Amino acid sequence: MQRVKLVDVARAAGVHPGTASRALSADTGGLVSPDTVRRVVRAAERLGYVPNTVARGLRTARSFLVAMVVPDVTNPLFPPMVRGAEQVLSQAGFTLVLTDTDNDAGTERKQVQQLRARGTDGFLIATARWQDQLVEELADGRVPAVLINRNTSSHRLPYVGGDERTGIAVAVDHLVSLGHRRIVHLAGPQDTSTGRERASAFRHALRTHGLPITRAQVRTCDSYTERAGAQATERLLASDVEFTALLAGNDLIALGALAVLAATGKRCPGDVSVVGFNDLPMVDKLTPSLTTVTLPLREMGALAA
Amino acid sequence: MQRVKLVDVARAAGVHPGTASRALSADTGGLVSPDTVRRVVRAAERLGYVPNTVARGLRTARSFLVAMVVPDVTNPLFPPMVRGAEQVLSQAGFTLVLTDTDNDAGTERKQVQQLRARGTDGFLIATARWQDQLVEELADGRVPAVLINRNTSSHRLPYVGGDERTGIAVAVDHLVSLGHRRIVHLAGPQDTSTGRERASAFRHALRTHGLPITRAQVRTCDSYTERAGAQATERLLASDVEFTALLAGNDLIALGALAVLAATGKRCPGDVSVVGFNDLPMVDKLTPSLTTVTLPLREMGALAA
DNA sequence: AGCGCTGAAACAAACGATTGCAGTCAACGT
DNA sequence: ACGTTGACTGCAATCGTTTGTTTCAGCGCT
Repeated sequence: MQRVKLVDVARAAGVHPGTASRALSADTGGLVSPDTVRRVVRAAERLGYVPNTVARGLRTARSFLVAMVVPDVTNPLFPPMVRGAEQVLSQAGFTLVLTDTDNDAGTERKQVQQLRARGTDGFLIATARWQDQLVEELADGRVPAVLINRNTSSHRLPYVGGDERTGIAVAVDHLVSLGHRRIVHLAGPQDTSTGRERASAFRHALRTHGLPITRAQVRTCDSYTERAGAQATERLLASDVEFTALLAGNDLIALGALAVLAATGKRCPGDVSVVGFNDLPMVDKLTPSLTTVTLPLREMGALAA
Repeated sequence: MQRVKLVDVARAAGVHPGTASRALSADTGGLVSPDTVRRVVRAAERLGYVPNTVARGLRTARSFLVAMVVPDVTNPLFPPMVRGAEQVLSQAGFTLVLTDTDNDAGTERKQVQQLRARGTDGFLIATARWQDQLVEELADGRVPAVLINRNTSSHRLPYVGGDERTGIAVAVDHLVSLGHRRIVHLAGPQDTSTGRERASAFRHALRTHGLPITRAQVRTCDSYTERAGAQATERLLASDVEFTALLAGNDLIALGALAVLAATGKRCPGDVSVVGFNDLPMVDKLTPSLTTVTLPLREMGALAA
């Protein structure tokens, strides 16, 4: 702990602690004479006073803590978001608490509970499932929460995300302009809004181009991982579906697909074109895709509200 | 806030709040009769009591908060550390606070101050410079702190890091076994322990192999970034130093070097061999290197102490 | 001169949990 | 039968701020 407290400052300035408190707070500063304010402020500086956030939090029921819940920090998609959020938050005097749920609903629940006990002032949820019990509970509660990157079916919480539809549309346009006619979508998990949205956008884009769609042309991966992407690709190859291009639900899935294709002797840009999604670092060999980096900035607006 | 508090539980169980407190805490549980404990615990469960961490923190001067300070979450080196730390911490009932200093000493200072005001129970510092004012202050303070990944010259705080020396040695062995004789080291910034240590290890390794060393063979980059790596490589090419292999201070520097080499027409594994350091994801094209992933686990030990 | 009013500062009660201290009561030994 | 012990539990202070409610002095007005 730091040692100097409000009482010390007050004594040094020759005023009552309560008065000192008001003098130091910007919005209650008007209640005390300019002269006293000056005296208190000077004393505070001289003593190196740093208000005790815990005590303040107890009294005001605010913690100036905002939690961000991500499935896995190791996934390169999240660090930029975390970074953006952190900058905005610390600017506004908040502290960012990061929790990695390890893609586990149980852990997530525990963490969030823990954080609520702490009096967390707000939540940024990047782990939302399409049907998400926990999110519903948060929506019921009185703590502000914002969904980021993934939405839920209920739409009860504000949501910040990229424009999946035009992202996918651009990708499909690109492939079509390269002459591809038989495109397969390696969709992300359908219990996430991104997976659903992108799959739906894919179908729509094909229709727009007048291309036929069959059920078999959308293969669902059960997670956004290389492994899942690889498995889906293996199944795809084992089937009799013909294709000249793959549009992956995200870059990790794309990487998994590339690995399998390489292993089975297919040439990457030659025999089959692969397009990813998310613009992970160091994926210059893949065709360009949508960026998610702008999200954290927008999230500020949501947070302010 | 959650509504049920200790008083409610106490009332429901028909005991005094103080007693309820003791009954619920594991180590004071012995002071109260087993029967009462049961009654209180049951009441707490029934009411869904969650202790208010803020209030507890005020009284006990502990926050169960541990802060991790990193220069840039976006750097793939850190997320695994964050992840490892977070798991250990939340296991132990602590909450991880992440702060990204954006490589700026000023921000770092502000953040740390902020966190101390919060009564943070411990710090994990991944931003240490070789000569680091802030670290010294932390060492002077009474809050436990552990350095991770980077050490300081003073060695006053416990440090957790990888074994740079043998890592570099292995890399040099590898290059030498490939027949390389003229190896250049693109060293990391010399105000970090990793940069210094690796450079020193490099010199030592060359000596071990009986290879000559000149000053010009260690080029210092002023940061661990692609840009710095690129610049150093350009300077290297502009000089008259001959070389057949590059050992980069980390993978980002290596990437920068690769880019420049490619731009100037040099073939990557053909004309010049490049070795990185840190095992970033998706760098399969580079020769294998040391992994930093084991750090967070060890850090648990440091933390426990 | 008396009255009300206003601006400024002091007072004290919270916020919710922990904990040293004191009190109660039964059991027990002599 | 009485003092003593010891096991429980109640009491109240405390952590450091914030904030609603006095208190008070000075001032203008009639």
